[in-house]
Amino acid sequence: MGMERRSTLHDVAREAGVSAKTVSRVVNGDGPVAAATRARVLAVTERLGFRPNLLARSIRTGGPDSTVGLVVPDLGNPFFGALAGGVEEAARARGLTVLLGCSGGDPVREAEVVGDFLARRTAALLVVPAAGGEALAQAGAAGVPLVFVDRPGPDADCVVSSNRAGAREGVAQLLGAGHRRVAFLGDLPPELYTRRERLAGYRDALAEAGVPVDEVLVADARTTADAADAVLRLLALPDPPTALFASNVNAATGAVLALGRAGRREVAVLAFDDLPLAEVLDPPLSAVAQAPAELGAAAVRLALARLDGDDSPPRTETVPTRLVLRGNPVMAGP
Amino acid sequence: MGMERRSTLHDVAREAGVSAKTVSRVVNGDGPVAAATRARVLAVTERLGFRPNLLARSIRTGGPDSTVGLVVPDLGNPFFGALAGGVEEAARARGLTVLLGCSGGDPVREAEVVGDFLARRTAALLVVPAAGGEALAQAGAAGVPLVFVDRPGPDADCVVSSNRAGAREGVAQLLGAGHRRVAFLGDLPPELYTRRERLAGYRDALAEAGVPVDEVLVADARTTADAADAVLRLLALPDPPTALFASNVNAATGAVLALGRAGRREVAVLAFDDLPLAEVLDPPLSAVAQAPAELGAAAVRLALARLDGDDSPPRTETVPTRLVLRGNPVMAGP
DNA sequence: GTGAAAGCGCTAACAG
DNA sequence: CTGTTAGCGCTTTCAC
Repeated sequence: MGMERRSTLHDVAREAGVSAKTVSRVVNGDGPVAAATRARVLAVTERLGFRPNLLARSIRTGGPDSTVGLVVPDLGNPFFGALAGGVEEAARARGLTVLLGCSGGDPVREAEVVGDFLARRTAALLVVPAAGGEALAQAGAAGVPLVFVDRPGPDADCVVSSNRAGAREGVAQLLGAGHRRVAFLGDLPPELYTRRERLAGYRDALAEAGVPVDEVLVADARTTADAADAVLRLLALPDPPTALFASNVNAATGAVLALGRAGRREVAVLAFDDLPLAEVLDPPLSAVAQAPAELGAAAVRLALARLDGDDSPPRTETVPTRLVLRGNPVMAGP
Repeated sequence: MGMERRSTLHDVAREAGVSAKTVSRVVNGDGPVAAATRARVLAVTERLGFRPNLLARSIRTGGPDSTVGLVVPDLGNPFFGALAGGVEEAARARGLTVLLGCSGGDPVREAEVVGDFLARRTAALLVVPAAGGEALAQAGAAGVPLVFVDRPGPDADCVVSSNRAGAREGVAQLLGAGHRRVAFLGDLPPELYTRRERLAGYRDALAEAGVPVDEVLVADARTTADAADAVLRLLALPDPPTALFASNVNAATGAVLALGRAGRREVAVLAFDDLPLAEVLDPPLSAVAQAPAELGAAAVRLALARLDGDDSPPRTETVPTRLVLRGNPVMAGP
């Protein structure tokens, strides 16, 4: 196909009858260049289809390359997809290119990917940590800013959703509407940071409202099927819940499924994390919506602040969630 | 924080009392090195936390860098997220790192991103084209393999879903179940390649079954709200459809919404593209499921084949769709 | 087995 | 305003 050798600065220089440095000046628009010379160089650049080799430039300038590395557990999950989109947009707006890696939730793969990114001299690293410790050590040794996203890592910068406050706000809405029996659905004990926080938020809301926590209403549900079963069990209780708080998407799906099948549409359902189809569901699903793209954008900003020399102690930035109410039982009570 | 200067090959060489070349040999495991020397070098490498600079290596070897560039319109869309995941996995399995860019569906941004990737000397380019022509020209001039994904570009390699055959199969299922009035929901005239193909598949199935196309049943629906309105209009027809074929996710959402609200759960709904919540919907949603991750993996394979010297004419690879049936109306007929 | 020299494509530092 | 020299971190070539 195309010419095999890409043209270089020197090719342009030779063709234009100037020195390499002059071409460099024109291309980078720094030093002073006579208008005529500039025009001639530009013409040759165009004709040869010359594009400066960014890798070579990076080598020479010695600083970090104009890339940021992003490591997520799994791009099949729309949450991480949207997060990656936010990172890409914020990065590109600042002239940075994104290197993408998936850890699959495996600390070993995570460490490998981070190692690879570091070897490419990324300017910064954004990681949704599977474990994180290793990544932190590697990045620290290399002097590269690292920001944990969605989940805090060990003693480092991070950007997270307001998991606890959001859950509290959601459950408070249910309580405010008059619900007194509000069940919790999620994996117990919660393994992920985010899940732990949401459970804590649930307890906060009950405590604030002076409603004692009934541990019978706190149900372990790891899968959609689990959650559906749990809901049926809860509904069969002598004093059943009138509202459900699902701490994640799987739990929410199971809850809606079970309620729909059982024809119990008077039960309120509120989930942490919004779904595109939430309002089409029957019963409709209220949600504590996260802002994954904003999470990514905030992480980029924080990393770049570090790059600009901000050396204050590690900080945690919290991106607010937003309560989205749908359906009568959630809004009007039992 | 960390030491500011990263250690280099020469640092290791000096500390180990050998030449740079020897360290290079050890690191790359190529030339012959005495066991004792290798051990000493390895120890120093470890102690200094040395990681060879991949950019410098790339410069020197002159070949393409070990990256592949991926350009998608929008990562907020779970389909493209999953596609990116498939690319990442396949790329990493072959020792390649992914550069990620979003075009936002804008040909200008697409060309910018492609230009940037080329300047980074990516080994290959995978593009879900907004326009594609410019990308093709750029990559062609640079001699870099380019594969269009999900939508064909102008006269080049591409990997697509079996949009037409999948739609045909789906509609044939409806017809086979006894439905004779099958409506089509989608943007008309279809702007995207994928949508056009799906409409063609719809017509194919009707033709094969000897059912004449009633253009009244072919409805323009660009948004969810559009689709819901269209469904209500169709149901009010003197001879209304008993089944709906939604050519995309938005159309499907609107259809389910309208049918649910109207209480018309006897109407069959089948969508192109599956949704995680499809079986929880009421009415449940049957689907022609795509395999976005496989699409991405196939694109990587095709690009690498080109890199390995395959110079046969441009070819189109088709990734099969899979029919997922849910709910009685779809399976048992009207 | 090992090393010295040269050079990938580019830019920093100094001339002129 | 423009050119020369040197060298980024690495690998290639060829010598020992």
